[in-house]
Amino acid sequence: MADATDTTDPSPHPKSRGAARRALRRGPTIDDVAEVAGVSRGTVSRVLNGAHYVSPGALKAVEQAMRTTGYTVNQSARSLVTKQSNAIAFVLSEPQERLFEDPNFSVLLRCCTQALGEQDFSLVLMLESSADERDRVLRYVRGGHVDGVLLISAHAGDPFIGDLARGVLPAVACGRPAGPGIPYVAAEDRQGAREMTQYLVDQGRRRIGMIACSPVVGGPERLAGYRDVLGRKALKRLVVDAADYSHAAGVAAMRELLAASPDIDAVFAASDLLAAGAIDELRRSGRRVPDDVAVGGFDDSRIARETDPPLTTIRQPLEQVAREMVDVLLRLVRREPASSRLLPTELVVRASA
Amino acid sequence: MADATDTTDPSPHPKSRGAARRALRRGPTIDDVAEVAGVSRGTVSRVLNGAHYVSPGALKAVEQAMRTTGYTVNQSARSLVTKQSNAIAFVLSEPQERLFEDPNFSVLLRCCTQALGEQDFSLVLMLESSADERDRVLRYVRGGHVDGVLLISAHAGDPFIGDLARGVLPAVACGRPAGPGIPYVAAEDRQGAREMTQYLVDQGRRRIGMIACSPVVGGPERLAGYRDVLGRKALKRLVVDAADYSHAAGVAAMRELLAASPDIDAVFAASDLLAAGAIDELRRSGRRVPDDVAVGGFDDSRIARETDPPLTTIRQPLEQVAREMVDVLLRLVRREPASSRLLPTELVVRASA
DNA sequence: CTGAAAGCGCTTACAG
DNA sequence: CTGAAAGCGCTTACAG
Repeated sequence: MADATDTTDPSPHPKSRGAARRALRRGPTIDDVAEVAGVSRGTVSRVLNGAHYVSPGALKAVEQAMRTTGYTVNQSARSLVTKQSNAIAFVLSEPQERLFEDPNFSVLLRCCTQALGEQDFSLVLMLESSADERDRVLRYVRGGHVDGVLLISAHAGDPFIGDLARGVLPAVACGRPAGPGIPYVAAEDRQGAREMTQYLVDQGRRRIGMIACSPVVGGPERLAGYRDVLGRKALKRLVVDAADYSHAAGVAAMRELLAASPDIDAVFAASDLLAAGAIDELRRSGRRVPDDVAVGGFDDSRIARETDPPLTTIRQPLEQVAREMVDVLLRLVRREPASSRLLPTELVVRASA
Repeated sequence: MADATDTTDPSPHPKSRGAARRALRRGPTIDDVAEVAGVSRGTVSRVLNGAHYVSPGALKAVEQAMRTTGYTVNQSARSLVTKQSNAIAFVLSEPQERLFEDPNFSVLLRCCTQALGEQDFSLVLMLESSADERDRVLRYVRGGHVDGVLLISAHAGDPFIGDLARGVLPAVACGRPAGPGIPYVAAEDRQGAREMTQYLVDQGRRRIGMIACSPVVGGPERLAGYRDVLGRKALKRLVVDAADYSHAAGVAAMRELLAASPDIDAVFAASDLLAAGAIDELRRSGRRVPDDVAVGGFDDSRIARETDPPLTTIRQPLEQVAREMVDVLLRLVRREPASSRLLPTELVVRASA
């Protein structure tokens, strides 16, 4: 009645469902597997979900049948009953262009995708800059499409965070967010900044400037670490606050610093990208790095190896940050307890300082 | 019987479904909306799907009810019957670290996400390097989780492409893939390369080298464009083939070129990242850019503005490539005809040549 | 234009 | 350990 190439099912008889369905576009169903294995679909389902309470014989038959039919579970049907999607939203807020151009972000995205994949979760990427997009994200997240949210934002204090904190869904942020209530994973920014500053001091540098970036997540902590070491000695005119972690901002900040303190002999930039801009500007001003001015960065991102000279910086264990974010989030999804984590940094000495 | 805080439904009576369900975790359903609006759920569904064959009165009532209940459609239930997921897989093959560090890739990912979002499609990011991951991707894609695939690969000739070409799902590739059968969107690489080479010639350069990159998508075309202009004059020792589009490869290639042809007075690199590496190596060798050696890149990615001096390059309209990829794919998903597209490039003159 | 009914493919108590 | 049954929330012919 229904041959292999016929995609319509003219038969209303419930008994011929299996055969007819096999002819449809979306491969075999659990019923087909059950039929082939000679068991009920309940048993197949049990095999699918951990094989508890299944006899060895049935297990073998079902596994064999799954292979011969090429069965693959229909996630929509499963989600409909379990109310779990096995998907996670990776939400980027605010100025995405900026975020996307940050090498750190790429690492985060790649490692989260990978860690999630290993647990059979998929990552759906969502942007959230315009009001429209924000709405869409909120609807999506609330609509049960995902089981949890990974929150990546450059700026602290995103309003979206508040909505999530209200307990709609499990969420974890990258970096300490402004609002409380959301667990986060971050590097020990303050301690790392202290270490770099101390290193510059130990190298005999006397006038150590800082290119800070307080509007960005992690920025305030890095500035605090610098002040921890230099205390009163950190004159106001030695610190300039960049608007973001970009190369251009680094160039501008360095120019400002040089104008205010031409006798500066070291500068600690709150990110590698900022440091790269600073190096370019220093060279343009006729100064040698590190001979005249030492430059320290923060992140140890890819570009730390591409500056000329290569950058002395503080390594942030971003791969680990990503893995831990996924770990915390998945625990929360499983209703297990989990809380914020702080990861240690490490000084990496190269040629710039 | 079931109060607002009670999440179990002790009532087996079908008539009390609405009230009990409203107390469950996943918000209101189509039945709740129907009840509030005083219509059948079929009517609500029709409103959801374009509001055809719905009277103005019913429409108004349903819209109102959706608002008061805060209704949001359950995509799993919908997918189960429509067999559409409204999701697209963005699949990255092979060496992801490399791809992720490419600024071009970020643009592509960002713009695809955005274009997809505007059509209410979501993007799920998938990596495909290990055999395990490849399996996972294949299962996922075949399992009906997504309606189509955006294929991004550095290397041409990925085996995965073959599987897709076999008609499992609509797919479109970025850049001309090795295998036929998959539509693609790409920049006019060859023409762009011709333009750059001709520009260098017009600037009076005599010994124009090339840092090619034939293993990478787009690479062969760019080399061909260079040869189109220089023909026989392009001596073998003026061309070196880099392994990938990385900064490190650019440094290495430039060193090689300099060793073979110390009198070189221009170099065309097949990507901006390669060009950035070349500039660093030229400076290290004591040569001035562009005075001694002019350098041209390809892409006009972010880093073209960050090199010192800023890079003269060929602009690839990547935002448009992304949008067109999404357009082609979505047409295919809707079973509309669509085929490959080639987008024009543009010479951008800055200071390096 | 609208309602009642069937069905999408799965999971999960409930009996046995 | 296993089967039969109910139900997840939606869409889609089918009558009216």
